[in-house]
Amino acid sequence: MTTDAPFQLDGFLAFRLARAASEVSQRLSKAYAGFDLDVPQWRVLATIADRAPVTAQDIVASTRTHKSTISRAVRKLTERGWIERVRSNEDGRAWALQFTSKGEARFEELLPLVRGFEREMERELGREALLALQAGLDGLETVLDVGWS
Amino acid sequence: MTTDAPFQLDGFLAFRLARAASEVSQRLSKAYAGFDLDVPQWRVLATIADRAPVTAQDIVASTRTHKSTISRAVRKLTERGWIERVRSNEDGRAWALQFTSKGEARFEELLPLVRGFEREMERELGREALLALQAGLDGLETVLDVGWS
DNA sequence: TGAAATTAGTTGCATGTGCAACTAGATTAT
DNA sequence: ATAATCTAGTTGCACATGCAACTAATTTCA
Repeated sequence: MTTDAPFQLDGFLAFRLARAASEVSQRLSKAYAGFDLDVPQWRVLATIADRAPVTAQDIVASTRTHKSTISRAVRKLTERGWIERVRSNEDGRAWALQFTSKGEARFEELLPLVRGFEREMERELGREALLALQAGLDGLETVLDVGWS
Repeated sequence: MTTDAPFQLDGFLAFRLARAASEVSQRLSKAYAGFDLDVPQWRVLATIADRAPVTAQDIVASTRTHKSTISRAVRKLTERGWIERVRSNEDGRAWALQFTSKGEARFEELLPLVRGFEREMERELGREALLALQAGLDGLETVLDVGWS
């Protein structure tokens, strides 16, 4: 480059976020390798675990994942017998999603692994960096209006 | 869920990072819409701008993007006449990548838009959250060993 | 009420990605 | 020197994703 300071990809927030997110996500996926879950499926399960019964639309809204992606994740989990769908009483277009007993059992095997990963990452980060990261994400979520459902 | 505290996807670092990164990245892409660039192409350009001549392997290492993805981004940019490839003198397998004059001109149109986006995001975040986010990312990059090339 | 607009969810299509296998050049070790 | 190993980059393949168009159910409003 000639004009201005040389552009430093490494100092660029969007890039740092993307790289960190992809690295963390890749490592996390190793924690639940063997369960044959992809990220959207994991998000569906976690949302159901948090506040079943939910609709696909609820999951779309709270995870900001595209509705076609959620739709396909729901289909796979239904086919695998982890979750079941019941037509919503309030809205005949929507489906209420909840675990089957098999799905709940699998999720409870899975959860400690994921929690372990999170705790280990927090431990490695150390208290100070963890608090900074959380505060930074709080601010970012406010700016992006991507927050607490 | 029955055992343990309910799982809160919203409090989970890997998820918060992924969601924030994808949202920021999507907004940024609007800043350079019209240049018809995808993320890998942007990374190639930014790395070349920062320290040309570079090889594809340099870009792979510093951006942590898969080599096939970088290979295809390099091909597209070459076909579009933004960059050119010259066989490296030191290593006959590698190509030295650099801007064409057209590519350099385009990048210099592009750069202010991207810088503007970054500044605007930093302004909206505010000094305190920005510093926190940067400190958090510093820590995370150290833990992930994904740092300063 | 009933027509128009909205919303939940699905699916075909085009595109992007990672993986693994491959080519060709470089390096290492005997 | 030369065989074995390693590395840079490319490409076929399988798969995941976003978009847009679609169906069906709901809401709005005149």
